[in-house]
Amino acid sequence: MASLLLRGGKVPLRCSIGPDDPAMNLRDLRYLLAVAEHRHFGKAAESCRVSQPTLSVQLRKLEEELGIVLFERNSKQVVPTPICELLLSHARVAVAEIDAMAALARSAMDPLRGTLRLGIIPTLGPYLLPLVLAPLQEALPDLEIEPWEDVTATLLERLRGHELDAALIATEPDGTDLVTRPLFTEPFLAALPPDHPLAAQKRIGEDDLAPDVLVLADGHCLRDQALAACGLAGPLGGSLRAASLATLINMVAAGYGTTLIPGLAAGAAQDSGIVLRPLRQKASRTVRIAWRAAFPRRAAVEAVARVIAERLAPYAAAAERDDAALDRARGQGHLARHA
Amino acid sequence: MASLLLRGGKVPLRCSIGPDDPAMNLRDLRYLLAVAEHRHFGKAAESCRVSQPTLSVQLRKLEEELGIVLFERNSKQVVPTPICELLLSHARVAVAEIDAMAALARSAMDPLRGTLRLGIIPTLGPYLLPLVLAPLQEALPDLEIEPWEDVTATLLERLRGHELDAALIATEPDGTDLVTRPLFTEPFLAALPPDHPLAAQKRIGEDDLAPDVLVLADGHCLRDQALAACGLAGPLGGSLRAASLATLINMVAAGYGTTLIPGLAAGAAQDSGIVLRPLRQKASRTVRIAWRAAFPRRAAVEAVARVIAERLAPYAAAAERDDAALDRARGQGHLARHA
DNA sequence: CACAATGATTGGCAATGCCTATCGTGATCT
DNA sequence: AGATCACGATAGGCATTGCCAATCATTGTG
Repeated sequence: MASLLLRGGKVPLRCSIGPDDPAMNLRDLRYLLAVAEHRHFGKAAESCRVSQPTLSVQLRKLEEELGIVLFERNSKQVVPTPICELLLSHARVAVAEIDAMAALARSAMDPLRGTLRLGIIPTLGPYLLPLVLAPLQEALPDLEIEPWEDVTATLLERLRGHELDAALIATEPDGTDLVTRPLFTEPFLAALPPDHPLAAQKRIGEDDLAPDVLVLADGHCLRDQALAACGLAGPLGGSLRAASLATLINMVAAGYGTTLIPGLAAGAAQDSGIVLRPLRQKASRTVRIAWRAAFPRRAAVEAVARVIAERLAPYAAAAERDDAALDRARGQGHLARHA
Repeated sequence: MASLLLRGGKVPLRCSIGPDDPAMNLRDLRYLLAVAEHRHFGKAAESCRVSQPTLSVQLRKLEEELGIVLFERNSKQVVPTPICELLLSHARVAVAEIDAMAALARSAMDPLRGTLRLGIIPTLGPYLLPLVLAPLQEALPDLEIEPWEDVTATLLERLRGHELDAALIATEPDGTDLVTRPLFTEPFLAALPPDHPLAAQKRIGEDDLAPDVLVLADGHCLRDQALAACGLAGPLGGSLRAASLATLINMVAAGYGTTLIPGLAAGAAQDSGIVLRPLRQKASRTVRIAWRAAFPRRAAVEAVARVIAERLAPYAAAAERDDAALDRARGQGHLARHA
């Protein structure tokens, strides 16, 4: 008990608890099982890759810790006591569980393995996911992407609450707990009914859309971005508030007004028979991937980010080309590009 | 790797196995569970009775061992990763099993607790057990006696095979692996049909029984002891071989012959209406308790032995008294006592 | 900006675990 | 019977581990 006073400070905490301190190292359990299996200290030691004295000593220690005799040693045989037999079944379960843990950990050790819960905003999901899921599957065969579609605020909430691992959004989140990486920039396009007066123009001025622009319901970032691009603080009195981009497009097709749609949705929009035109001031949004700064599988997020960015690169290049061609056709050269 | 060569002898064995050596101390699992439960290193450390740095370091070590991140540390919260959640359920089971082991061991630590498998020979069991089971139950309330009745050879075999913990026998077993302790000495009595010529004598000479002595079947030690007492090497031609002492007594009662019965069976014998007489040369057998020399619960065996010996002491004293009274009645004094 | 809270780091020390070498005791073989 | 073998126990030495106190670094708060 003199050791209690060896240190200057407080009495070590662990001395304040009861006398029962079953250290019960896991290693000892393996030794126990080995001896029970082989009924021979030497063979058991060999199977545990330790020397026989080590196993002898550790087993004796275990017996002293437990306060019971585990094996009856005899010059010709080593037999587990009945109590030991009872303990063995528990030990087997415990060791199996721990082996299962190790196996699980080993299989999960690769950050590019497992499930990645990926949030995505609704104005992006239906158009981006079909493009990138197959390449992701190919590039990261062991990574299962679990998409979750919701508006930005909800995604960020779930991200912060560890219900998502990453999210594809089109805004910069507040706070330092989340970090982002831009993936690609998506131009907005003017969407017009075929018989709209502006439909005759090759290129539409953002402000010209303001009078009859239709926007999404609250919560969609696209709503705010579209309004901002048109120079509006809020929707005009009679503006409709569509619940989804598909609805919005159908509204436009039906002649209720105009709108801005993100470039990736162009295909779907054109199918509905509306007219799409580039914007004069090249309003756009940047899609980013966001994750918690502390998220341990950063490598998985970055791999996903890389695949998406690569997959989207041709689209971005094509957009540039089309844009440039359009510019040249109008004889405006590069000046407008950087307005 | 230089450490491989530090020692003179062989390369340490444990270096020859694979690189995966998940030490995975049980302590670490408790730390893991504590942090997962409290979601706070300080509180978890307190609940584990260790300092916070210790827990921090050990947990980091565990993470490195497993190759995965177990918790996402954040300035305001500590959240288990999804992989960790999977591991936790396994860890909980493992720790519970080990706690169960410790509890089992603790409850079994008292050698006077649990089950004692006690063999007993058939010529003793039916007469001794009713006398001693109640006192044993009272003296050793936590010890459950599990009696097993069989002939000596079988008992010893089962004892050596760890199927019995101790045995009550009336011979000295061979070999050094078993040890015995004498409990009491039981006189033999002559058992005669009431109309037998010898029935008139107060005391019977052992040799006089030889002509028509009946004995038990092979394997019963009483058979050999009875024959020896009567000076016979084997049974006479017409001798019956009864399967049990009760049968033997009934044989005698029916007039088929005489026999020797052990003192404790006197009560049962008298009920069947036969005549019992003390023997002139005081043939007797000593009942012993036998157990494996290496049996760890020697204390339990000795406690049982003590209780039985004490319980039998009055009988032995009474036998001595009766004997002495008989001697005095015959005017032989003490001389015959030590013949 | 000082302060409190919290997890990470550091340095030193005792305990643990392992090894080799040796011993003690039965069993086995000339 | 004496030598030898098999096997578990013990002893001494050494590297590793685990723990603690003290301190640092970061972040949120009055």
